[in-house]
Amino acid sequence: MTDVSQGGRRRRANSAARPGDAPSRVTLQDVADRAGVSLTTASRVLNEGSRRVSASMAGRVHQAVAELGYLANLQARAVATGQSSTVGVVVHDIADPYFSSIAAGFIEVAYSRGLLVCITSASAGEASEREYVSLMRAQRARAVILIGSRSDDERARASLAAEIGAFSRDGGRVVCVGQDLLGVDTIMPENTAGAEALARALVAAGHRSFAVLAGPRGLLTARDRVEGFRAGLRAWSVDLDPRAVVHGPFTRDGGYEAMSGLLAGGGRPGCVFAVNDVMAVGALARLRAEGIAAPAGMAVAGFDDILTLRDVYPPLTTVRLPLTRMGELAAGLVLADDRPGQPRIIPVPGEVILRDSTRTSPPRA
Amino acid sequence: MTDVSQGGRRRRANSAARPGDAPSRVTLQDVADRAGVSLTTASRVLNEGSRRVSASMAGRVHQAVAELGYLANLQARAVATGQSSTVGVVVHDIADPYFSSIAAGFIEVAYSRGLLVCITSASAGEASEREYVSLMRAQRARAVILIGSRSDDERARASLAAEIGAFSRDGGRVVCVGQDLLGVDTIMPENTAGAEALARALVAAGHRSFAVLAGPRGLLTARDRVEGFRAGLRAWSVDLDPRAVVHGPFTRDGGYEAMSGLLAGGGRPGCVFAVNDVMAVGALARLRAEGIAAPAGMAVAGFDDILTLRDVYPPLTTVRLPLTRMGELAAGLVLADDRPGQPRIIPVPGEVILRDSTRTSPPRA
DNA sequence: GGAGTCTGGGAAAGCACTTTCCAAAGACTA
DNA sequence: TAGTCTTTGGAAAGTGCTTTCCCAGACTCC
Repeated sequence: MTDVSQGGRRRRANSAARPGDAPSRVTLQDVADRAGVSLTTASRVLNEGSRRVSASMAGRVHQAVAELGYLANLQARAVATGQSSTVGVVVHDIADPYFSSIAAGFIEVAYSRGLLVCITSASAGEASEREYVSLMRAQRARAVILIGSRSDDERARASLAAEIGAFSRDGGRVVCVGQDLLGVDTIMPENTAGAEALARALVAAGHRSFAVLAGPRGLLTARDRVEGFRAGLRAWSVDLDPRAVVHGPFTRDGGYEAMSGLLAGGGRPGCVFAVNDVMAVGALARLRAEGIAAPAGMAVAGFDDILTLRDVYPPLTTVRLPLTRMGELAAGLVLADDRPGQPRIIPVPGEVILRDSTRTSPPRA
Repeated sequence: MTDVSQGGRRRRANSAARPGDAPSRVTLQDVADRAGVSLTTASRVLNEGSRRVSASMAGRVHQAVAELGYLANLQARAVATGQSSTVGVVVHDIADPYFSSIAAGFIEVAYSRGLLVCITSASAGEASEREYVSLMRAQRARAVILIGSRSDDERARASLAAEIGAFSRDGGRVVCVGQDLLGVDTIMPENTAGAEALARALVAAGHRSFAVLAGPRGLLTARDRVEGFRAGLRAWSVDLDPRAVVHGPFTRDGGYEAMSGLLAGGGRPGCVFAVNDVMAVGALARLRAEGIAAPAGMAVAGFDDILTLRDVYPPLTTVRLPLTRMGELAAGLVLADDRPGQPRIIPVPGEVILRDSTRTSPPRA
């Protein structure tokens, strides 16, 4: 009489729980009991295809499930099967439309494949990215997408790369949207080429003197765009005075401040390139505050072609990146079953879009 | 010799796995083996505070953890402890700044408390919200936040409410940002009052004839704003012609189309209220395409005071909602340990902000 | 110096599942 | 009708953790 092998089975005592207690969730065992079948059979019914179960048994199980409102515990399932269905998304700032657009593309694809998408804002740069990759490793996530610029902090980057290595070794997949510096699949916006093309287009449009609102010093995306722009100017033998490159946060207010700095320094270029649209908008606001009309008094160009910013006035010259598409591409790389030997680099070209904010009414010499 | 109770222990055969195989992740047992302690002790060391462990043992365990690069499997831990650390976020469209701002506030708080934030875009309304709540129930998530307007589809809403009920019964917490219609904690933006105040302010500013770009028919947020606006006008005995209320999607393009519809119908009101900023921006674009100057030819007002839209031209009159703060408030309600008997409703007032887009140069009679 | 109280380590029982293995029945062939 | 093969249900072993329970040894106390 030691072992009551069947029937009265183990049953947690909390069926008569005190009011304040944790609620007793219904488990697969409860379903099996109610349906009068074994746990095994109940499990098989719910994982259709794992093995044939007679229709009558299946029917009873389904009825029990419905009556009890049972829903399989995905965490337990993940432990049992050894594979989870979560994927991670890391952005710098989810409220920034650049990131939310890319994330939207990724999330759409991931969710449509039945994956659970976890997200975070890594406001503290690569250190927080590392932390999150680690968390995803602890979650045994299938994949992680890192959206956003790398920084020039090589120490932090190495630490991030190490964490990514551990994650990959555990079977996780990683894709990055940004610079190709982590040795993983990368969706690489062509920041340099895009900015270069923009510079050429601006010179071709008649602009001759330039300044750059350059974003934070450490951010490689900002740096690439500045470098590309400089190269584009050089191709036309136009010089960019180092003092005409002023740094500032990658935000609207950063653009505002940077423009302030430029004006305070006595700069009055014919055209200003802000390294992203959000900064460009801040710069426009600053000009307006100063009473300088947008293309006439000073032309302004941005980068990204953010959807919500397409209607600022004057319409912003910019370099369009297919943000949502980039998120989808990233999802495609990392959610497929294939496991390529080499990291794949997908360059994404930007398209120069000339609008009114850099118009030169009568083309100057 | 049947039972080798110690030492050689169970060891999965995959230590000599074939190249293409699933990688062998290191488990707590591996750590314990390496440190020469029991699984129990290793677990205790990693869950500091669960019970005292001698320094020497702890040291060995920590060293083994470091050498093996061990990271506890959170899913397994969740199964063992019966409580997970995930929370869910449901937005209508993550790329829409209204949602991403609220989500950002919530995510910030949740992540700082060590919670894992899962997110989805419920583009198909309450049906997809229901689906996601169900998924969160399966994940045994701690809480879910539903960000966005309720619809007038009562059937779908009832179905969502039922799912929420099941989730709550399992111990999950739910908070909604929007109308108080689900019987859960709610952050309730005062859409009606805000729109009413806006209407009064516009009339006070001298406007006399109005139209409304009303958003989708079924969305209660849109409806509340229209109703509030109408009430505000009525208070000043200004009438709103039903034909001057034109519906359209809650997006920039929706605003554009709605404005098209208004113009096509021969409408030429002195002032148009678009029920959110994004639509207002679309409306402004349409006016520009028509050659109608913004405040002079027709005034335009929005709602929300979206950060990225503060720099459109002309600057948009709107009703400011503290979006990020609302997300934080929601997090506060639902991530606390207390479990109030009654759902709490937190009304969030909007603040009318008059800007140039509704300026009336010389106040008309 | 024996009773009583701490300590701290480990075996084993959970947790909510999946999956393997076994066995009993039914279907088929010869 | 025996022999083989194919179902199909269930017991039991995993999955990677936590936590309970037990127990040996160290310590205190009178």
